[in-house]
Amino acid sequence: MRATVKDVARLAGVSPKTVSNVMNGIVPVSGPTRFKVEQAMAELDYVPNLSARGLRNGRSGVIALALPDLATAYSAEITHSVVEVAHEQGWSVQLEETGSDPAREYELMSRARSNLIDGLILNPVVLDESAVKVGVSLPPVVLLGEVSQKLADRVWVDSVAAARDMTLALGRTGRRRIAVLGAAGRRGSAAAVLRTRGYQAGLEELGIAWYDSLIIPCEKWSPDAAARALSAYLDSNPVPEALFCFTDSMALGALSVLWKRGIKVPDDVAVAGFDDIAHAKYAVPALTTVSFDKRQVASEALRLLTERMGNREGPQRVVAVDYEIVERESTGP
Amino acid sequence: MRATVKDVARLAGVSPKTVSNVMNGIVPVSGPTRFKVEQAMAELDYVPNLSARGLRNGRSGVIALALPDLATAYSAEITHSVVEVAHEQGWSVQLEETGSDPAREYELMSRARSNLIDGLILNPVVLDESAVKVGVSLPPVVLLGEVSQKLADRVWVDSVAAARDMTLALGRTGRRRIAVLGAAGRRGSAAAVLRTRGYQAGLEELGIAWYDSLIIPCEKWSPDAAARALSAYLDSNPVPEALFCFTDSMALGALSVLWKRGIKVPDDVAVAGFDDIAHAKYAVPALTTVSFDKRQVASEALRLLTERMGNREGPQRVVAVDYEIVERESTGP
DNA sequence: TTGAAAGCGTTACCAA
DNA sequence: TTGGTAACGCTTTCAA
Repeated sequence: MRATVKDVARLAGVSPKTVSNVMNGIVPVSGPTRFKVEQAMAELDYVPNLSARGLRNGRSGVIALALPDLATAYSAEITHSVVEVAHEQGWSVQLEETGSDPAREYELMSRARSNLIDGLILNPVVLDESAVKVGVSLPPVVLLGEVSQKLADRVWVDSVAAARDMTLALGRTGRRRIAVLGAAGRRGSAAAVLRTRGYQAGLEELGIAWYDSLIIPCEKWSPDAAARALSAYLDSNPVPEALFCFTDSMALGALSVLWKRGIKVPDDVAVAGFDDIAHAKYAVPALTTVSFDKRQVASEALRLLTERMGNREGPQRVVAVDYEIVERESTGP
Repeated sequence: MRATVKDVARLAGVSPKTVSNVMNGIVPVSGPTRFKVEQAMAELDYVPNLSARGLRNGRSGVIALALPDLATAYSAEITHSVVEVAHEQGWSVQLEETGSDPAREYELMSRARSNLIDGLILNPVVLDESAVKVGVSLPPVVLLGEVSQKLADRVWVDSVAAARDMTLALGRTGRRRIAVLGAAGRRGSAAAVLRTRGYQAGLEELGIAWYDSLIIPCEKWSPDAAARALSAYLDSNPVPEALFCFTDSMALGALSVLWKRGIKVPDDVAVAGFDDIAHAKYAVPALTTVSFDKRQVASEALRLLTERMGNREGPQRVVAVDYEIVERESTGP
């Protein structure tokens, strides 16, 4: 049987409250008393029961992080940063996968109300604010990414500006026929829509016309799907002069396809990505991409979340994290 | 204020116990009563308090997954599988990062006793059984990977056999000077030691002598570290005929270095990895590697863990998950 | 099948 | 500075 505060109190010859005071260190405790209690805790190998503490305090010290697909390198880097920053601030992180399933996204927002979670960092894909029942009290939520939602704070990289800048960078190398991989077709994810919009803005600034034939849709943003989509495209279209992939994962799939077909990068086609995952720098050739600090994303998200826990009523806030176009070999010397 | 069982009971005109019975569905409840209760729950937007339930039941429904470095693609794939399988079985997953820090590994094993976690899946790097205090009651723990430990069940891929088989596969392509990247120097991780041992066994079987000059140590198993280590090596050594990298991440870093130096893969040197991460198939050239089913790793780990929760006393069990050498372009046609 | 009451381990209030 | 006591929300005996 595990020792409880009562056991510690009994052994130390004090009251449970005093033991609690020693642990939490807010109410002052005299030196000798503290010593007795600490010795008793050590002797009994006392470990506090977090369920009881959570019940009593109304806070569990746990936040949830929910991402659409945990298997991607991008998810790994975000997860790493969130867990690291959260740990520094004394939070534990519960991980959830939404599979870009709207039902799962809503379910999480309500499950968070089960009081095992004090807040939620959610990277939604489809979350539609109209579908969130008004009147239902939501837990503190911070959104990650492009999906906008009146009810929650948000941290993102300005996808429109970044995609425009990348398009401009590609144009600056003299390429005109710039294709995009992962673009929003009839309807796509918010990220696809915004990055496509940025691409369009970039084209306009370059004075290049928009051609539907340079828009390559891609269902999933994975290397597999990207490789299939690009292969199918190249079977019936000429090679574009540049290829802007909406994620690095897709770009890696694309590089593989191009290499297998003997299409030289960057000589025949320049390739760019988005996210600057760890492997981008070691792609063959090294991948030009939109880079941003994942740790900053994590710490801003956590800051918004904890502030929101303190003040549920304040106005919605949106934080844009800085990005940078990193030009590597894949877009030419 | 959030509704509790009492509120639901009052509105439905029943006792709290009946509400509990409706929720848990073990004790039978009459149709009309159940209906009344369900209606009351819906009306009050009732969500059970998991802290209270956890306190009462002594189980939280949460398991922890602890990995050395969450930022890697390998971690992402394991995490994805564990979260998926756990979710199917009704578990939540709390994520922890150990940074291959022994102190953190021990801390986790005791923190798990804080009753917010019913069990722990831990991928240790250095965990030394001699350092685990005897007599301290550990939570149910399943180890992931090569580190062996008498006190806990374990799931792994037989690294010795897999590394031997990979070495044989490389030898079969006619290459004799087979280097390894990530090898255990004076002292290394268990994974490094076992894979090096497998490599040695493979060499013996091939009738190839061991040369220290073909052992390339690498501090961290990341593409960065691998690129640096290989670059330094190539500055003062001839190009080997084959390069067996102890993870795919390292292999991707290696491919990049080789490409930058104009060393052709697989013509000048064959390259192989370990783990078969999603990007391996799309490396340039596609990477030969040791492949295994991450989902199977996850489900075996969860099976052992839940069985261990039921029976804390049974004998230690070790499950080896099948692997397969997948030969792709990086080791020749 | 349902109800009343006790108790899980912790912390906060109020007294001393 | 310290101690007693109540309460957090749930489930589970035991009785009806």
